Amino acid sequence: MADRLGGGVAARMAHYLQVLTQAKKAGRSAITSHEISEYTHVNATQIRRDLSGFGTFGKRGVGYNVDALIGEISGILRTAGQHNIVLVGGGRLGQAIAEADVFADHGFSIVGVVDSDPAMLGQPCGNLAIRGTEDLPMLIEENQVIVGVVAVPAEAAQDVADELVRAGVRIVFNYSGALIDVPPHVTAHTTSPAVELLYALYFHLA
Amino acid sequence: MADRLGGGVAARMAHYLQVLTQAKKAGRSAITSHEISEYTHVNATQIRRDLSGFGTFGKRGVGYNVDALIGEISGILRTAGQHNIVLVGGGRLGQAIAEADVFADHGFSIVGVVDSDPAMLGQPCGNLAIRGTEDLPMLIEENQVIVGVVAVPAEAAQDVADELVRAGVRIVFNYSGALIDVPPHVTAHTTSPAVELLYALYFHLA
DNA sequence: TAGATTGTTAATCGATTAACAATC
DNA sequence: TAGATTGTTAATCGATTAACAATC
Repeated sequence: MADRLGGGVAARMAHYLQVLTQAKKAGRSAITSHEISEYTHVNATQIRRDLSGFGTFGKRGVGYNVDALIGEISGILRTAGQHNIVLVGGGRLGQAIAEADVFADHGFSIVGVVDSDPAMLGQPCGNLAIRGTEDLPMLIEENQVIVGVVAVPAEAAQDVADELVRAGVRIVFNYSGALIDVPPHVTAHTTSPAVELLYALYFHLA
Repeated sequence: MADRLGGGVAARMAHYLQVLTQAKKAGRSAITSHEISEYTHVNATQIRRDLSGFGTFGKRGVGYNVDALIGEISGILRTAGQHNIVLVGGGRLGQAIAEADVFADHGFSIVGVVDSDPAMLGQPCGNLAIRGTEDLPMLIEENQVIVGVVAVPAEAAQDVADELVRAGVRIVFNYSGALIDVPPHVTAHTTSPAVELLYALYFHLA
């Protein structure tokens, strides 16, 4: 039992967890390292190696029990349980995020949606009503939120990030595509689907 | 000039390109390896090393010219120019994707949006009108489309992927979160924001 | 000149892969 | 038993990092 995983292992573990969660939803009860490899593009030997470092979770000739492995990896990543997040931006992107299962599937619960546009106040987003940005500090403190999700246009992203940081979040998850700066004690992550598409395209063209 | 980049280098190059493109939009004309490192979480020495393998693009004491470096990396990745893509799913997620600059910024042009719901036919999505899925093969052939983007609910994702494969795409870019199977000559990529959030959370909690 | 940053080396560490025994 | 798949080893390759000369 390692004290702290290396960056590479942790990233791959999170990826395995996502695949297992989806496999479970699809009704699968067992899965092999080769199947996980197909979905993650991680070498199957590497997967078995990563897992066997923490215990013997598989059955030779059979594969891994999906439920059991979800439990093991959640434990290793210490991400089991509920994690509260706030969403900034109630437009189409925000609505799509609020309605997607992808966060809920991993125990991320959206406890508030805010928007700076007064016209959106009270409008529904997922199963919440949109609130003003002035509620952000309260939402974050009362619900012990450490993650803020930015779903606003690129021009507004830095301002929103600043507000989130002031209000106390430690992780800014940025869907806007814009580059944002945060202080050292905060981690910013910008999703960039185009990066992965460029990468896939390179190998197709080459 | 290497014939074919390794997977790691190609992924990082695509990431640098995304940062440079955003930096250019923000009005920056020069950037240092340390700044690129902040935004990509890739070690600054690694960045300089990756780039210097293809030429001397930087100016000591100054940094890299943003425009020039965009050109160099586009050339290395051979992704310069226009790439046509089709979008399946005209709901909120599809609309958010159609309106986002993130694909257009890298030369990806959406040439058609289709949806299986007859009620959505003719409705606007981005600056296109939604069409029926029966138009998919024609759209793909006429526009030499190699990438199909899946923005439908998880339950419908596999069917949509099958249709896209039959219609001739080579890369399926899947926003649904569901696991999808494609034949060996096709590459499937499933975006999974939750994976990156789990990863960020692990390092925050640990 | 002084300060900053690149380009490059060398040394270390982790990822990757093939191969195969263990075992379900 | 036969087939499949895990767990593990060993060997190779690429990533990472510190250090520093080159040079803007």
